[in-house]
Amino acid sequence: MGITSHDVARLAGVSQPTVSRALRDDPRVSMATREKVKRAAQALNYVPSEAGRTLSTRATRRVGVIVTDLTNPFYPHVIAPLHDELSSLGYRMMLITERSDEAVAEEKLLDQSMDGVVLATATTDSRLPAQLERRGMPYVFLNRDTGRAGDFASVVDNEGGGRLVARELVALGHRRIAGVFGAANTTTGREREMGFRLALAEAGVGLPEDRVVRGAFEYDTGYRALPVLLDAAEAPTAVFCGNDVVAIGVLNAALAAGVKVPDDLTVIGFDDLPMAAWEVFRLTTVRHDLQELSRQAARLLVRRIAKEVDPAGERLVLPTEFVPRATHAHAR
Amino acid sequence: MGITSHDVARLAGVSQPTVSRALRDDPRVSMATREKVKRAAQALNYVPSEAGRTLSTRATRRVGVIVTDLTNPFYPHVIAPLHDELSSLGYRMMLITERSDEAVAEEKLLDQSMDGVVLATATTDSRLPAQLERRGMPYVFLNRDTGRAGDFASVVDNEGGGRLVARELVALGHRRIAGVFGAANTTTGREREMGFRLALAEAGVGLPEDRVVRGAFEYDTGYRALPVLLDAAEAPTAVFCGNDVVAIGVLNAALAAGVKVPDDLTVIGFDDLPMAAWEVFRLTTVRHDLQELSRQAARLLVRRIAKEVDPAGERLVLPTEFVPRATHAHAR
DNA sequence: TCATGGAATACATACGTATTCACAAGTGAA
DNA sequence: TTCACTTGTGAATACGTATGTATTCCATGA
Repeated sequence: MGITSHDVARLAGVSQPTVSRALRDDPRVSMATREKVKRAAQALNYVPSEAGRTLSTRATRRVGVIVTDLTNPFYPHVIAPLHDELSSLGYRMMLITERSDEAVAEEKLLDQSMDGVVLATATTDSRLPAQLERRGMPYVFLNRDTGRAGDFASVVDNEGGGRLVARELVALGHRRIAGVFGAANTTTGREREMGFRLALAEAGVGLPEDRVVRGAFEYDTGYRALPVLLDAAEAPTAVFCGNDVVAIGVLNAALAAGVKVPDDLTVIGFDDLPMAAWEVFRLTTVRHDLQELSRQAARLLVRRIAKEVDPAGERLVLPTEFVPRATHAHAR
Repeated sequence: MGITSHDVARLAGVSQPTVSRALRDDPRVSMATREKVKRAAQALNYVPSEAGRTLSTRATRRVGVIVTDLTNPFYPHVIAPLHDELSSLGYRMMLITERSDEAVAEEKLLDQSMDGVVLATATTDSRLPAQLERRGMPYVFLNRDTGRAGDFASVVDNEGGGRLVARELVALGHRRIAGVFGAANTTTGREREMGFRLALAEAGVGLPEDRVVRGAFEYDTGYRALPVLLDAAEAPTAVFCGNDVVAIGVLNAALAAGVKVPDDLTVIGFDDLPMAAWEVFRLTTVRHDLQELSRQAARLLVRRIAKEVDPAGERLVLPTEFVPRATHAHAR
């Protein structure tokens, strides 16, 4: 069935090691032999076996990417550039979408079937990083990290982004403000909330608990949050959402409830997904470079695999920018 | 670094082959030894090396999934259930997103690094299937196929779906009808168009070329198609779109152009993505079971890998259903 | 007592590549 | 002519697991 380097060697009239060297352009093999071997390989349609190479070199040129929910519109925009960057660095991508840490770690990550791992949906209480650490498996965080020192992570200036939004809302005259923040066990959720709260506090604007909702970064979180917020003692005139997907949930709920955006309610997102620019939304949001975020993570992981990395950890932080569109207005 | 079965063998006081057999519960190993080995493996945190196993068994328990554009909202809804079904069948997923066939085939698919391939974005003119065939690499089509006999494919009754839409539009009194169909080199594009055209013809309704646009199954295709269609000699009162993503492009373009849906224009999609049900769209569309489509493909591939498959090809076709929401109305 | 057969385990080896080391042939200098 | 050195290639082996075959041990029956 499979053609091996031995078959090529036989046809070319050389030894198997020479085939191995010739095809990788090892300078120790003479030009003449190299050509001869390559012609033989070509003739046989030889493709080196990945398994054999892996066993011999102890490198798989494969990287795992862990994501909880792929159908969340956010992740494809992370995974696509991640794939492309990894690919151009000579690595392939194994996609792993799992709910629970444990099974993944034992079965799939520790059997030496990949050289490293990208954690795209880490929570601060996950035990996975520690397990990877213990096994010496290189890994990096993408978008979210643990918030602890020593992480290798490609992240966004979430706190700065939260501040940006708070200042804009205050400048627009909003005082009854609400937040639909991300889950408390994610750094993205916590940091955006933190920056937002700090900047509000600096401006002397309060954020009472009945105008705060927290939940997963999902459509439903936003969709279900709006009615709750409208029920608050003092209904908000503006809502800052943990990310665009949540904001889109809020916008849809607003439409269902007959709440006019931005006249009755200002809605702000975070991420600036392509979808946010769609006519039906024209969502005012906070932009960061999602592609670069992913590419950076890929490069960081590859450097970590090569051990060309600061042992004390590296945290690459991308800046944010306020993107005004059509879902914000002055407070009435 | 890595713990091997030899280490376990030494600790347990048995030979390496006995470790291999004991851990896989080979009945030839006595209960007592099995327990002893398992305790030793546990103590050393032993995880069998994937590469060694692959080399020895010639099976990788890995499957490749090829998709062109992951950021297209359609694909995540295919890939997520595909991943889960493959996972429950004991296979892992390698994600490959490439534009051009050739490089992929040579480098990544034929090096024995996976047991099979799912083609999710095949075009009718792709040379990839033939290459896979020649190498004896098992593969199945998902959603799209080549339309030729002998395919192994999990697909939707596209023609039937197209017919459903045509009949509904005609019943609603529409006579000036338009189509934004998928690319001509995809079976999904062709078959939906074919069914639609046939049913229109049966009803004596024409579909002139200036009310037809074809393009990739992308948002932009729909967004850019609407102005073109509105420029037709007789502007349409209804548009059938190749899929939901295209329809959503049309809906956004309609909003931008001030065209009221459904009063001025009826818009129909295909797929019934979760997004289609969002309040901002409430898209009337054609539903099929996207999850089952993916699961079926996974199971079919696994059967093909195990050679438990009809050598003449197997084409699993899922039914469609019309889903009336809020983007259709009677013709004025 | 010894051959027979079954159970349990060990030995040897295959899988395909890459690498270390040894070796042969050729080159140039002393 | 000999020696040191370079260049090019092959032999042997490592990588970690699984499997076909041989071996050992023990119980059984004549």
